[in-house]
Formats: sequence, C-alpha cells, structure tokens
Amino acid sequence: MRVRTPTDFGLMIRRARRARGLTQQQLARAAAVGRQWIVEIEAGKPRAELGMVLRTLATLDLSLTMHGEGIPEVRETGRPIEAMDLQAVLDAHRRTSR
Amino acid sequence: MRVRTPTDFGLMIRRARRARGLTQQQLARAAAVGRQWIVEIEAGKPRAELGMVLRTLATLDLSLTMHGEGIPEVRETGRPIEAMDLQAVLDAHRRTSR
DNA sequence: GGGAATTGTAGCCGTTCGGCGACTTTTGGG
DNA sequence: CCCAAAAGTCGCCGAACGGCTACAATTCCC
Repeated sequence: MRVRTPTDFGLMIRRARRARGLTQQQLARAAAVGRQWIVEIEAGKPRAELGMVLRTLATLDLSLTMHGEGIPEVRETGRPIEAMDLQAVLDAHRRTSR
Repeated sequence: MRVRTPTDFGLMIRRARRARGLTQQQLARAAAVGRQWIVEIEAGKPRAELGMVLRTLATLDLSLTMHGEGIPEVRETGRPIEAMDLQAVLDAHRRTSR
C-alpha cells in the first residue's frame, strides 16, 4: 500500500500494531522509544525522526519499497531479463503439469 | 527497491536527484528545505524529520510502498494467488518451448 | 455499569534540529 | 590545467524533539 504522508505512516503503524495484538506500551519497549512517541507517530506527527520511524517499522515486520526513475527494481543482475510472454508460460504450465 | 535505513533513503535520494540532473540547491528550493539539509539527508541522517523526507521524495517523483501483515496490498482480487514453484515453472518452460 | 487496562494530554528538561551565512574542498567542462 | 559551480563543513540561533512523570479520557471485558 502506498504511503505519502506522515499520517499514512501513522495509520499503517496502528493497523500493524493492532493486527499483532500489541499495546502502545509493548511496541514502544520493543522499538526502544517512548510510549508517547507511539501516540504521536500514530497520530501522524510530521516532525518525527526518520530513524525511529524505521526502527518501529522493522519491529512490526513492515517493509518499505521505493519506486521511481533512477531507482532500480529489486536485485540487479547486470544481465537483463529475457523478454517472454508470462501468460503463455503459465498457460503452458497449467496444461503440462498435473 | 527495499529501504531499511536512513542511509538507504540518502542513497535513493541522491540517485534520483542525479538521474534528474538536479543540484542540491535546486532540489532544496523545490522541496522547500535548506541546502545543508539535502547534504545531510543524502549522507543518511537518522534524525531527519519524516515530513521533510516525504516532501523531498514527492519532489523527486519517488513513491513508497509498505508491505506486511495487517497492511492491505493494492489491487485486491479477493481470490488469493495459487502457490506454485516459479523456478520449476520457468525450468519447464525452458525445456518445453523452442 | 464498574474497574482495570489502554490511550491521550500537559508540562519540564536537556538535546538536537534545520535555516542561514561564510568558508573550504571537490568536481568537471573547456 | 584552471576556474567556476557544486558539494561539504562550521557555528549561531530560536524552535521542536523525545523521554519522563502525572493525570484525564477512553475502551473493553466481566
């Protein structure tokens, strides 16, 4: 899911925290931040420190991916991926296997 | 590409800025931050403010995506993708086709 | 509905931020 | 090689940070 604003980060963190059944206190301890900081980040604090935010995401097993011109997609092998019709490959697989 | 640390953000920002042929000064003005702040963020400053970082990414047309339990994926189809061994599929394809 | 757990607020404190101006160092095109 | 542009460093400043304690409000379960 796309994240554009501090508020987005807050909502995501809250969702993930609840999905894992953690209290703010527990998350705070695990991520080594103050409990009030969790309150604020979940409310979308724009001036929160980047490092703490990333630590919190890691604690919640959340990962971030960046996209855009100049940003390589996943593992660069140097050798370009050979173009092929994936749909055809999958169709063939469906017919063949089983 | 995955981003885990403030250093990752710094590298990405630098790559994107250069890919667009911008100077630190130009990026700073466009993102409404100080030039020195660009120097620091590109060096991986961990305590940089989240909001400014996001503004800078937006200025560079970079987007962030979050993944993890409790975070919905875009384009939800409802029907989960059937698990399969992609490597095996591709190997079979390589053997079969041609 | 009541009491405990959870969440949100308020104020204090030492620390760091980020903008700015003024340099110095590095880079790269002619 | 040269020099101007770009990038990096330093110190000053007012402002905000984040941890903390204490308290208020909300939520949830029995």
